[in-house]
Amino acid sequence: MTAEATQRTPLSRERVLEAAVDLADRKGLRALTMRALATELDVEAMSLYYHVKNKEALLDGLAETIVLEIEEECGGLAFDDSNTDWQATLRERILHARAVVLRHPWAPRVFESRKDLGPTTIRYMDSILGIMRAGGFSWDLAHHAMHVLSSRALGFSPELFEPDDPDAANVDSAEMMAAMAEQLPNITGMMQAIVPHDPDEAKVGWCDDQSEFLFGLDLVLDGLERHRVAESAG
Amino acid sequence: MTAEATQRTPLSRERVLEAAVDLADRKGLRALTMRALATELDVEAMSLYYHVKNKEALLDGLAETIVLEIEEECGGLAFDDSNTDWQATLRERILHARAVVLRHPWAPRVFESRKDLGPTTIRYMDSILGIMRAGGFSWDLAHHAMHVLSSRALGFSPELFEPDDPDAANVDSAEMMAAMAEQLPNITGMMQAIVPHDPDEAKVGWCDDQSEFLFGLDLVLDGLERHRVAESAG
DNA sequence: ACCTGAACACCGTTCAAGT
DNA sequence: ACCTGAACACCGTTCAAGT
Repeated sequence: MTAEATQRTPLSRERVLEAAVDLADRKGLRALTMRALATELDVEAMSLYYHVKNKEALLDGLAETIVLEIEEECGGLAFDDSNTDWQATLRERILHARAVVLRHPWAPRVFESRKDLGPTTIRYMDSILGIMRAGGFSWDLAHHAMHVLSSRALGFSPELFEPDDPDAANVDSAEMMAAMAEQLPNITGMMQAIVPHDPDEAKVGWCDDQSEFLFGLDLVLDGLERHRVAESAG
Repeated sequence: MTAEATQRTPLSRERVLEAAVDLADRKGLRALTMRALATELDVEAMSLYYHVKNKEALLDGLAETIVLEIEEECGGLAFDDSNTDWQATLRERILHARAVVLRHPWAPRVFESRKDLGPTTIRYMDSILGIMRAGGFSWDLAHHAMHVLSSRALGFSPELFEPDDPDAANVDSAEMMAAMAEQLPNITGMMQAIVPHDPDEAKVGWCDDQSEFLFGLDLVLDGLERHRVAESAG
């Protein structure tokens, strides 16, 4: 083994992310510091900044990495378009996601701390919407459903549709929309179906926080009441 | 105005917590550092440690403070024992809690970061359980319900019943239980009803994470299916 | 192109010391 | 009893410099 062979392989964004996942798995999210990560990679802390813009970008990359792992666990994002049993399909998806999250208990916290989702996560959400649409959901119900599920399994950030920049809400330039519609047919469809809904007060972006909250709350309360009645009958 | 009159009032745990809430409200949780908080109180950072053990204890106090504010918003924890309309009662409670959380958007993050709940939070949970019991919930269903609601409104930490210390799970010393039963009749009752349930593998503490997850997931999926069918019919 | 050393502006916290 | 100064062991990050 020559000196050349011993010489460590150069860093790369992929290797940095890989080591970050590993470090978080082993020692927790708090232990994932730029300095500790560098040490793990036998490098000085400042070298990391060549491969990743800063710590926020590292965490963005981590979130995307986990979503990719979920996709693998699911065996891809494809699903039978003619299968109307959305419930079984979605349930399986979410349980796959949970299996991954159990391997990386820090993942939900990382998802929650991201302000906006990366392309991988958005594509994943689009496929979830696709499952619901194939199952017969209206755009409106699918939208509600995404909010209700946002706390579950994968941290679907409800902020997705609430850009900080008020201008970004009006990204309806024709070319842009066409390009998106190809890659993300379901998200695009949902946005178009929902935007004109009610240009009122409380809803600054696409979502009315309060009514989404009430939808989810009543869904849960109604479900519990049903269980209670079933118990009483039994 | 003499020099004495000008002299600032001495610090206290209450004043520290008050200032911490205010600072987090105004500048966000990230800006809430011991040093910045001290500056806000016209004091050196190290003075805070006389009134609060460390930053973790400060955050514990913050969580308790918010729960107290929720109690106030609800006009107390008392509820009509003979009122079987648990759904309306609980819904109102949760909406009050949400109103408070909207005033303190950082609160959920603080709740999530606490390992175990303080006495105020536990008392609040006990009263929620009381509402369910008055409405006819079995202990088992009430337990499931707490898990489902844990992501909603108030960050009921599901960890409550999963002590790190394995020994702590067996705190059944008669005196201890009796004292608890008085203050927290519902939580005590639930624990007694649930513990003997199934001393198997996956459930290390009182809760089986996986089955709680499935209960919540299916509750949500069933609710969505009901909405879909209603839509299709309409 | 890739990595480093030194430095800066921050953290939480301890501990001995002041009043 | 209550507060402080100095110090320690950490952070993330910039920037000029090395190969």
